[in-house]
Amino acid sequence: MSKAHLKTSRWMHGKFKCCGYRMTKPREAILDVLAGTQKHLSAEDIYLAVLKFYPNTGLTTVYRNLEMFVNIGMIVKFDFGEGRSKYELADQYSEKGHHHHLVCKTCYKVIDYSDFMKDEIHFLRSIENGLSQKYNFRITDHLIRFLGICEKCGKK
Amino acid sequence: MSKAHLKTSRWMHGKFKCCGYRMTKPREAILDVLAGTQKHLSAEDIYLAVLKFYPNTGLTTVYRNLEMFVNIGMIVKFDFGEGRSKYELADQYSEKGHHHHLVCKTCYKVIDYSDFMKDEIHFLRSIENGLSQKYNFRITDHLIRFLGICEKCGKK
DNA sequence: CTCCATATTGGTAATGATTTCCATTAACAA
DNA sequence: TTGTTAATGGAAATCATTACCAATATGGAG
Repeated sequence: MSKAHLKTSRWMHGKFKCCGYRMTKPREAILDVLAGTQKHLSAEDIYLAVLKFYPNTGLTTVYRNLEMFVNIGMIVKFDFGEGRSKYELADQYSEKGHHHHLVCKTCYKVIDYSDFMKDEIHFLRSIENGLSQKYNFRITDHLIRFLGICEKCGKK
Repeated sequence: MSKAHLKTSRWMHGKFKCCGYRMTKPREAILDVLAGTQKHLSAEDIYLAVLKFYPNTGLTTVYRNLEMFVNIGMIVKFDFGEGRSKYELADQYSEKGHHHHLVCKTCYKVIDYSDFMKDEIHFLRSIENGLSQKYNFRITDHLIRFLGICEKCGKK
């Protein structure tokens, strides 16, 4: 966590200054929490983790900042179907790098994978061009996800 | 709508009998509503449309049946990030057939596309095999979606 | 065709995640 | 150090979705 902290602080300054945002303890803590885990955390998970550093943090503040981080592209928000969103550091700020998810429809377990990225690049290139022209749409992101039954749920 | 209705009724009987479900007016109406549109409807959209046929239908009933239809695979539930789910007839029951979505991050407009399905099949085949073996996961579905800014939002 | 067991319904009240409001506090440029 | 203004946090409000439960309707058995 401490290493993540140092790394985090570094980009924060740069990224924040140019966006006109201020650096605050809750913001720093939110990024630290996300940088210090491989898991997919909900807003409340993050709130509880942040509380350990800054005991007066409000849940509202966590939601507000998550939204802001998502807007400036530092955090990505996911919905895996559980009824609450999960958050991850964006690829370029994360040790994970570019990856996708394998989601169990039964228990909502999420497995990150980064296999087949070569095939993906090849697959996406032509499609993105084709679609953005045909539909007059500026594509900025893609979501590729596989759904099914995880090992544990498959045995029941 | 009437044509859709006839078509709907036909599969309902078969599908329902073998699952042990009963055929009811709300169920028929929900399928009819979805068969009669190309749009992505929310539970409330469907509820309001169903009310026109069966004025006493309850919103609870709509939610309950949507869940059931999703479970037996006749309807697919999507979350495009608006804060409420959208529903579509499953590919095999819909005139649309297999398709994916292009979603505007700003206004949540959704464009269906079914281009590049050949490339997709080729892309998915190896990946699904690889992932399911490596992660011991039975893949039943995939989600491919492109995100960005639609034409209208791009001009602002 | 009628009856019965039980699946299904629909209204209301709960739930739970996320937002709104607003008075107080803290960042940071000058 | 100070002033401007972004940011905070607590409580209350929203809003989609669920849980409950008494009343009703479906479809097979007789």
